[in-house]
Amino acid sequence: MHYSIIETLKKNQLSITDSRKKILELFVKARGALAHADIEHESGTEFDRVTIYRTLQTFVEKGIIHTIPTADNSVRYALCKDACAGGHHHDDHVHFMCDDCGTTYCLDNISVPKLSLPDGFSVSQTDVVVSGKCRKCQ
Amino acid sequence: MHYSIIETLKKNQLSITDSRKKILELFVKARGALAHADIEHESGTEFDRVTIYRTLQTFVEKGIIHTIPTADNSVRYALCKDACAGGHHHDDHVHFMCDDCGTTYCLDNISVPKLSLPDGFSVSQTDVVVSGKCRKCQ
DNA sequence: ACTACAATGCAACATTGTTGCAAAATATTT
DNA sequence: AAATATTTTGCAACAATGTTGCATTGTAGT
Repeated sequence: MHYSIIETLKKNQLSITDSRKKILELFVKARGALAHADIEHESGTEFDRVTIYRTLQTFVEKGIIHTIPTADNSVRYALCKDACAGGHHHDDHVHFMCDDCGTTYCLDNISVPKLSLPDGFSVSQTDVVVSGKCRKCQ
Repeated sequence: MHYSIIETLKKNQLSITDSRKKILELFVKARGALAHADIEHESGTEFDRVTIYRTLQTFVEKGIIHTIPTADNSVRYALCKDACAGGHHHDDHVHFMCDDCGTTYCLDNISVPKLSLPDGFSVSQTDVVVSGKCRKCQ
């Protein structure tokens, strides 16, 4: 799959900076989801901690990445599909988090079943978080 | 519904202390889920912050309460059903978090549909987090 | 009431996240 | 291509959240 980092930034009207290029590159390369700490670690001392926070925030606002709710309430991020662009997320897919290695996957192919809620509740988003063991940790 | 605080503590082989009684009482009374900050706030200066952390931890270990994954990755806790007792959680129910007021509900009556995952993934727990507007905030 | 054990409070620390502002980098205009 | 306007960055300081060790206090069992 082709994924142009510069184009993605331009498409979202973001100026092209070193940190944005590098952090977006990490997401494109990453197999699973990334936590703030992962990014801080993998990018070395290259960027300030605050810059990473702000970059992640910007990417979320623009719909480039989305946050993943996890069973242990650690904050993780993953690339959005194109459909998310424009600040409106359409992330009704299933997330899987491995109990052993902690790797988090987006299972894009599995759709979230629609639930009928009690009267008076309206739904804006449905997240499904599955915990268990991934392929490697069986 | 009858819920004896002292009995619950005894059943879980916990010694009866002021903080445990008070915090468990807050959960029993609470309509929705509670965050650490809620408890710290509602119990005033009665208990040390550290005691609250440790009490919550103990309750989770014993299966008295469970953590709720939320879309904004804030840590919340709610009472478990009896089935959870003994440290093994069976919380495959749906959680709802209001985008407006932040109140979090356990929708015990709605069961989580079983999903078929790709080969090589085994499931230990499935959490469903629905965001939207609750009755009061419509 | 005495003893053994467990829980609490305090202090200190670690981690995580936020805000204001000057300096630097990027984008835009001429 | 240079000058200007705008955005982003890094730093510092701070706030919130969570953790650990240890002496003191409270609870449970005899």
